[in-house]
Amino acid sequence: MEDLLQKQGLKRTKLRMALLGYLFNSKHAQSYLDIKNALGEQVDKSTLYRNLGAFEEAGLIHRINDQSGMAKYAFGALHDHGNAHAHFVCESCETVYCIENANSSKINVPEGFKTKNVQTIIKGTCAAC
Amino acid sequence: MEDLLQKQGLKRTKLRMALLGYLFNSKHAQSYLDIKNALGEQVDKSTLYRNLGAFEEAGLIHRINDQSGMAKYAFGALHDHGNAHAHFVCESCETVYCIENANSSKINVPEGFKTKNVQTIIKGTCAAC
DNA sequence: AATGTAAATGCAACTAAGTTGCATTTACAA
DNA sequence: TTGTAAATGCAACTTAGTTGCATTTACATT
Ligand SMILES: [Mn+2]
Ligand SMILES: [Mn+2]
Ligand SMILES: [Zn+2]
Ligand SMILES: [Zn+2]
Repeated sequence: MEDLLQKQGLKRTKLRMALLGYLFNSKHAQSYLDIKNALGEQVDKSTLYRNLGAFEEAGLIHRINDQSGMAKYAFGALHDHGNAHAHFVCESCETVYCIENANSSKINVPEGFKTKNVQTIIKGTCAAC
Repeated sequence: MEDLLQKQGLKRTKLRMALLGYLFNSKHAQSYLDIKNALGEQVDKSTLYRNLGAFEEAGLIHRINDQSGMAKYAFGALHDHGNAHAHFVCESCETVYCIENANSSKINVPEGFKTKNVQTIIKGTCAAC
C-alpha cells in the first residue's frame, strides 16, 4: 500500500497515506468534497488537488468526469492501460461506480481516425436505489 | 430552420437565429468561446448561455462534456431520444466530432442496476491531424 | 545522529466557466 | 397600436480548480 508511493517516487507524507488508503478502501468514486469530509476539514485544498493529480499521473488512481461539474476519483489506473472500464452514474443517489467488463464490443470510427481510448458513462439507477 | 424555434415556443431573436444557424452549419461541436468568437465579441455571456440551455432543453442541440472543462454544443438532440451517438475527442486538435453508428453493442451492468442511457467518449487522433 | 536538499505543504490570491437578480427592451399576439 | 410575457444586458456572484511563494518535511548522505 504505502510502498506504492515509494515505488512511484512519491514521498510518504501523512496526507498521501491517508488519501491513498481512503481511495483504496472506497467502494466507489469520491469527489474532492467527499475526500475532504472523510479526511478532515483541515486538509488543504491545494495539497489535496496536487496529490490527486500526482496520484493520477503516477497511475495509482483515475479520474472520472461524470458531468456533474465535479471530478471524482477512484483507486486503480485501468483507464490508461487499454483496459478501460465503464462508469455507472446513479441518477438518483449520484454515486459513481466503476464497472468492469461493461462493454465487450467494437467501436467504429471514420477513416483516418485513430482510437486511443474509449470512456463510457452509463446513466441509470443503481442497485441501492 | 427558424421555424424550429417557433415550433418550440422560442421567440425568434437575432441571436437565436444566428446561434442556431451557426450550430446547424458547424461540422463539429462548439464551445461557448468558439461561438462567441464566431458570432461576435459583443454577444452577452448570460444570454448566450441561457439560449444554449433553452435550445438544449427544447431538444434542438445537445451538450457534450469532453472532460476539457468546457462544455461543447452540437446541433441535434440524438442523445435524449435513445439514439445516443458517440463523441470523438481529438487529443491533438481538441476537436469534438459526433460519431454516428459507433455502436458498442452490449453493455453489462451488475444485478439491480438499470441502464437509462449510455454516453461514449472516444479519445484519439482525428483524420485532420 | 546531524545535515543538506529537493519535494511537499499551507496559505492567499487568482482564474475561468457558468449562474443569478434585476431593470430594460423586444417579439409577437390580440 | 398596444399589452405583456419572454428575452436581453449588465454586474455581481459562485465554485472547482490552479498558481506563486515562503515555510516545512521526508529521506538520502555523511
Ligand atoms: Mn473507474
Ligand atoms: Mn453529438
Ligand atoms: Zn443510487
Ligand atoms: Zn485533430
